[in-house]
Amino acid sequence: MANKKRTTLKDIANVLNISPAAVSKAMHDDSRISDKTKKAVKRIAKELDYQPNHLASALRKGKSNLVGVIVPRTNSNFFSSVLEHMEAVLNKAGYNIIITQSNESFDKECKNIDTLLFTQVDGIIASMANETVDLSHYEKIKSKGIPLILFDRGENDLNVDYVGINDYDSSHMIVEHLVEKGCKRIAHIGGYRRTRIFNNRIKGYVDALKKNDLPIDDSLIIESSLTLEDGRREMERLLQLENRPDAVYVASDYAALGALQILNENEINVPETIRLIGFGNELFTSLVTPSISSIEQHSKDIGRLAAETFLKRVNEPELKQSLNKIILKAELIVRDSSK
Amino acid sequence: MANKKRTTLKDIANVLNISPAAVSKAMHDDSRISDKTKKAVKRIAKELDYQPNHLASALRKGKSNLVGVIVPRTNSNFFSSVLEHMEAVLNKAGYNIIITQSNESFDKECKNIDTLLFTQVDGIIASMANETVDLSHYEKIKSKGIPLILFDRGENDLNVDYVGINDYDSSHMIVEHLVEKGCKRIAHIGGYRRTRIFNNRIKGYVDALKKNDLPIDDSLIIESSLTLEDGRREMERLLQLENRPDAVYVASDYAALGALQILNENEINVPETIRLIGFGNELFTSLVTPSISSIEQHSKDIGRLAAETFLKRVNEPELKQSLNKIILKAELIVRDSSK
DNA sequence: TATATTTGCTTAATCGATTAAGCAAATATA
DNA sequence: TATATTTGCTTAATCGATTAAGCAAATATA
Repeated sequence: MANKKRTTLKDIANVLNISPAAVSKAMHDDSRISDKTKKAVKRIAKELDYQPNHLASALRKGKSNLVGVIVPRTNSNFFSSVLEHMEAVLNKAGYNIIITQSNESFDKECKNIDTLLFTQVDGIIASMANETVDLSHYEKIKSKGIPLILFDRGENDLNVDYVGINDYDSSHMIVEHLVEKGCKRIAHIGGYRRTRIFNNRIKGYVDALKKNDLPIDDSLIIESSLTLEDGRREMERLLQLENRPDAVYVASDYAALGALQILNENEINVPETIRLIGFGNELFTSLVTPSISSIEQHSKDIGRLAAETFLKRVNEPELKQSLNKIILKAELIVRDSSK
Repeated sequence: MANKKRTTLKDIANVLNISPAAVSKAMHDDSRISDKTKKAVKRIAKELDYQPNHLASALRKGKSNLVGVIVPRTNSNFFSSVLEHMEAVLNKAGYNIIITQSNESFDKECKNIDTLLFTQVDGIIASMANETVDLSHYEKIKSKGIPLILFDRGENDLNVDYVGINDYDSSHMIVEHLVEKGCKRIAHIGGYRRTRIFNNRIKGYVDALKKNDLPIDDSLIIESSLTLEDGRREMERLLQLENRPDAVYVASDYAALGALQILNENEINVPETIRLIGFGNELFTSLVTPSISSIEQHSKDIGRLAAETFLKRVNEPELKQSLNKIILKAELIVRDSSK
């Protein structure tokens, strides 16, 4: 149990009677060190179980090889899959990631940013909390010259790298699909317009209606936080309308599930009477009855691309001027709720 | 965008014409520094937006104030909730956490451990992957003298601190509940006995049957990896038995869901014909039809207690001898599948 | 008044790894 | 053979913060 001291470069140097500087260079295969010395150093390093002191090299090099990640929550298929694939890419490049959760809270998000800056991460990859409107904390990251990459929930105003899906087009796909099925009154339970992605979904929805010569009815367009409870409440409101919708497009699977619960409780046939489509392709959408049609956001690609964008920023600083905005095409998964 | 240099203690020292050592002490409220100097230092620190260089102090103090966490996956209510509450406690104590996922893979788990040791975390809090049998990687952590705390998926052989629920008792609760409902042939789709918690669930199940004078039927006891697919396959096998069970206790919600799908597909009434109980109280258990009875594992408490156990290890090293094993009582949430 | 103690700082070393600068020996080139 | 270049290392400084040791001035005590 005794906490033995770690082996240092100096220990290796002492064994071989050379300087620590030579050992350091040997470990990094410096061309000015002889093969004989390199071999000897590596042999002793292995013998003494040498593990480089990451803190010391990080301090000296001014680089921690840590990347901070902020997600609204890990408890979702989308974010956990993004994290998994992001980590794979970054690990391969020698980076470790520190994952933090904002729990959709603006305060927690600010604290997370402070924490990550304090830990001296080399970059931050984030998806914004629903609550976030004030961007000054993100500006702080930018002003420190630390690479910032946003994914999924981004903000145009911040003017930073971004990876996400095409929300505008996704709304089009959904509306087209519903129109094909004969729907004429399509409601939209959306997020708040101040969040870019939700604004784009609303705009896509409105434009797609126009394109299909369907009237725009403001009573069918709702903004909310998109929790399960919001879905229940707003679906109830829609059912109280004189002229009920024949389809509901919900901008989040959680809210869609709430809506479905209300429809089931009121014994309204889905999809026969009202068709329902969610967003995010969460695991449960395929498990509930009826299963919910939803939009797959390509979490693997988003995770991978966000990581690669960060690596580009770090490894090719000459690209500093340009902005990387990567917009992926989403995929509509049709299930029982809209068949 | 220019990457301005960070403010250092030396910068503050220069402004005030005192030594960096005095500044360091002033920032830490050393009793040998005058109030006047402390105030001046703190004023200038704020003015220059001083942020301590965490790497430097960590190197000097031999302490990173980072805690590594390994979970099989974040994409589950249980683990994400554990993480959230663990983080809250550790943040309050000045620690940040690095979350890693093993994805239930032994190889990934070994890599995670290496990564965390490399990052020089002050401790590791882990829940083991299903695959893990060889414990040498965990022994490595112990041999370095770094505190190791296991939660949920632990191992007796490792002889380290542990926080989890009483799996043995949980099985009793489940069996008692089913017996009360009149069940006579209760099957158990469990995990592998080599994992402590699954072994305990099996033992609890067997002993509870004995206690209620029910016969032990080996064809009703199944070991598996407890994925959704395992649940489907094993439920199908149970249905092919000449003498079908009238209840199935599944040691994981995912496998329970698979079992439920098979029951629904075969139009077997749940709970009338076969009652079903899962384990873990995942979100979806309350969402599917019929909703699945399950065991709530008190993730909040587990997260909090694991963090507190780590803090105890660090702050009270004189306790080094004793072992902390915290076993919580779980709760059975009765839903439609067993009513 | 003479000595002891306390106060408030400074000096210098340290945590390990890295790197610029430099030097002697070996080798290449004219 | 005389000079230039390369090779293979060493020396010393550095990244910032911390801390043991120490010193002078201020204050307390005898």
